[in-house]
Amino acid sequence: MKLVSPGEAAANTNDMSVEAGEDLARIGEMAKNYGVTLRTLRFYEDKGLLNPRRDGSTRLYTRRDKARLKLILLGRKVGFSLRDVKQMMDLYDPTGSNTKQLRLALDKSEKQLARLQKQRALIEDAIGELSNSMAAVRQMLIERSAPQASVAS
Amino acid sequence: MKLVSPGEAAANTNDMSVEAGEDLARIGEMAKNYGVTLRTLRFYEDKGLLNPRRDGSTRLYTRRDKARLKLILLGRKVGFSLRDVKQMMDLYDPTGSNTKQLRLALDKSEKQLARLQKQRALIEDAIGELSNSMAAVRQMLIERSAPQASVAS
DNA sequence: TGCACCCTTTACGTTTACGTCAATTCTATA
DNA sequence: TATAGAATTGACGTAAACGTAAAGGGTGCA
Repeated sequence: MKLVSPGEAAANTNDMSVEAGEDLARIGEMAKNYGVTLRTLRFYEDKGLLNPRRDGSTRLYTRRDKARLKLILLGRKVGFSLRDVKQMMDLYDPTGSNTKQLRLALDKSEKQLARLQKQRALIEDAIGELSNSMAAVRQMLIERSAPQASVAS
Repeated sequence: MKLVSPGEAAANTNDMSVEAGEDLARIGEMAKNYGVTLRTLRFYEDKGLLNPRRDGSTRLYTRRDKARLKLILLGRKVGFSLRDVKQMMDLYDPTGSNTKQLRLALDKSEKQLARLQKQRALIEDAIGELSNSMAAVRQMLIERSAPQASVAS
């Protein structure tokens, strides 16, 4: 039922390929190269973020898939949801100027930046409160460990 | 089926009460006073974090419950899980020195502080990356909006 | 008495990004 | 040929902290 083995596919120029050296990768290699799990790659595909080509049932990731994965990972790093990432990616049009895509990305980025800054503020607040509490707890421990000289200089 | 009405319970000194002015609160008042929902209070109780007294089926929160709720909210603010909060609270013993409780709290606090600092670092990293990307996107938008004078001084 | 409120319990739903089997198939290699 | 190493799909599980009905009791007041 198989037309071309993975080895052949990697070695040959595929009929439908855009160019010659397509250096396709299978899922295991992708996972290793980008520090994600197989499950993650399949999940991203399921969510419409990736669309690897197939050799029978085996996924083959092209340069384009790799670029998309990089974008996904960047997006996640800066805190975008996968939905956001997909929404932005879906606007990509290799033939146009992508102005709409860029504007959307910028808009989402501004909002995300605001969220991040608010989060940072919250975390710093929490750090402050926690440090305070810790000081108080330490003080209580000291008092409990040395209750004999309570008014010593 | 009811022994004492809420009004009476709030106005009277209950037999089992520790002291006189117990000023009990019902769940709605608690929610309002501490900015949480009814669901949240019931949820905390379900998780063993609160133990309000009952008048029939109506919850009555004592001073002690209010103190515990404050602690819970502080804990959540600094990022502890409810499990952590419970674990620390469960060690509370009004008759002892609570050294174990304090040590546990301090230990958990140190770890939480470390987590918070790591999170802050991650967020700052994300802010940096996002700002970079935004600058790049803005640049692309400029180039696309004014492609006529590409080499102008 | 009829409405407006407050309270109760039970229990399923939500969110996000995967983890973790399970059952199978395919392939290369010793 | 036996075995180990990839790959596949499918589908339930997980975490946390509640949200959101649904269905009902009880109380005061105009």
